[in-house]
Amino acid sequence: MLDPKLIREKTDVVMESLRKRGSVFDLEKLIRLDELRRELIRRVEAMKNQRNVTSDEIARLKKSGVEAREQIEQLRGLGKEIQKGEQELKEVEEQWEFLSLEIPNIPHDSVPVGTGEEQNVVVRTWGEKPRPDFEPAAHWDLGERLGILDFKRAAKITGSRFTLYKSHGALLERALINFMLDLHVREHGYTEVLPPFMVNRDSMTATGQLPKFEEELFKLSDPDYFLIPTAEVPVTNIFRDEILKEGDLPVKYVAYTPCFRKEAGAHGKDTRGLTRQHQFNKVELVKFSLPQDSYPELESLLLDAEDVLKKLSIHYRVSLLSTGDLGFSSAKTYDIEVWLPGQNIYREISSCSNFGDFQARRAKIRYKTGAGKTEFVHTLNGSGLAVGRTVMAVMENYQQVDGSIMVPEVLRPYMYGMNTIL
RNA sequence: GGAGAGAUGACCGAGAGGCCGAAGGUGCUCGCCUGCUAAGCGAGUGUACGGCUUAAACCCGUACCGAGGGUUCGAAUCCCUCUCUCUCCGCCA
Repeated sequence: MLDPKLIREKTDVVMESLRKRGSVFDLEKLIRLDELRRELIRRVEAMKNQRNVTSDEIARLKKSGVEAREQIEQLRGLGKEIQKGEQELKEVEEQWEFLSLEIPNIPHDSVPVGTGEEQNVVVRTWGEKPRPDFEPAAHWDLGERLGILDFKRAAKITGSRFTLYKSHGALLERALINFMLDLHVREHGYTEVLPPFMVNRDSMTATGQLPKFEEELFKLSDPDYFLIPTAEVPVTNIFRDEILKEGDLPVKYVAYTPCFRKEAGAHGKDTRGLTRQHQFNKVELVKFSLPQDSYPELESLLLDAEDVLKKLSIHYRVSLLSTGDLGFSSAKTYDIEVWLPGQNIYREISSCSNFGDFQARRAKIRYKTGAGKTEFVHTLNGSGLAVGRTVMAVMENYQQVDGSIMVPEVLRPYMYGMNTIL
C-alpha cells in the first residue's frame, strides 16, 4: 500500500511509477474515491460533533436536576442520520481501500526501467561454468536413475508437480535445509523461527498476496486459511499491528518452511523435474529494518543468500530486475540465478527484495523513533535458498561420468560423512 | 468436544451508562540531584483519520478499551454473535 497522502499530493510520481511498471491501474478512479471519502467523513463528523455537544448539555442539565426533553427530542432523529451517513461512508471506504490495495509499490531509483526480464541487468557472476568431458544429464534423469527422485509415484499419490524424494535424495534435501539454517544462524546472525504453514486472510493481505493474487494460492475452505506460498508471509506477519522499539532494529529471521503454489499461469511450463512444484521447501531470510538502512540491508541479505552457493562452490550470477519484471510489492529485487549444466541454463534460485514501507503499511508494523515519532519499518526478504532448486543444482553440477553424484564438502557432515551418492 | 474465566494504551493493571482517552504502576524522553556501574525527585509520554497549514509543528474535530452488530439522547461500561487466550474434564499425534 502507498501513502494516501503521497497519492493525493504527488500524483505525478505515482503515475510515473505505474508507467515504468507497465501497469494499467486506474489512478483517477482512486483519487475520485478519496475525495468522495473525505467529503463524507467531514459530513458525518460534523453530525457526530453536534451529537456530542448536545449530549454533554443533557448530562449537565440532568445533573442539576433539570429535565432535558427538548434536547433529547432534538437528537432523536440525528442518530439515524448519522447511521445513514456512516453506511454510505463505509461503502465508499471499502471501494477505496480495495483499490488502494491493488496499486503496486514504487520502484527505487536504482532500478533499471524496462518492459520485462530482457532489461534485467546482470550485476555480477561468481565462479565459472564447469566443463565436464561428458554430456551432463538433467537432474530428473539422474534422480530416476539413482532412485532418489520419483516423479511417477508422486503423481499417483497426489498429481503433477509433486515429487517423492527417496533415500539419499531425501537425505540431501534435509542436509541442505540444515546446512542453510546453520549457516545463516551461526555465521550471518539470523534468529531461527519455525512459523505456521497456513495463515489467515489478514496475513496474506498484509504481505501483498491478497487481494490480487488469490488464484495463485491453495486455499482451505473450512476455516478461511491459505497454505503459505513462501515463509515471507508468516514471518513478516510476526510483527503485524505492533510498534517496535528503534533499538530492536534490525530484526533478522531465518525460517525453513514448505511452500505451496498453484502455478496457475505456468501451464505446460517447466513440467519436468524439480523446477516448478506445487510444494517445495525453502529457507527464507526476512529482515525488519530502519527506513534509512534498508538498502544497505538488502545488499547484505543478498550476500548472505549468495554465501550458500559459494560454500557449495556452484557457479551463479546475480541480476537486478527491471521495472517490468519487478514483483508487485517490491521496490527493488535481485535474483540469484544458478548454473544448471544438465539443462544448459541459468535458473532463479533466490529472489531478494526490499519492500520499503509497502508491506509495513499494510501490516501496520511500526517503530518508535528516539524523538517519539511512530514510523513504518522497512521489510526485506530473500530466499536463502530454494531447497529443491538447490538439490537440482547440486545434482547437475556434481554429477560424474558414471551418473553418480559427489557430495559437496560442506554437506558431508550432514550426510553421515558420505562423499558420493551412487 | 464439554464446563468455566478472561481480552483495556509500548507493557502490567484499575474501571462496571454521561465528570473516561481512560486511575495507578513499569518502560521511555527531558530536567534536577547525587556521583559511580545504581538510586532519588519533578515534568512529559497512545494511535488513526479529517480539517487548518506552502509543508510541518501547534491547534480544532472524529473514532478507537479483542472484532462485528444492537439498546440508548449518550456505552470501555448493558444485550447478542464471532475470534482469540487461560483453567478443568474428555479425546488424541
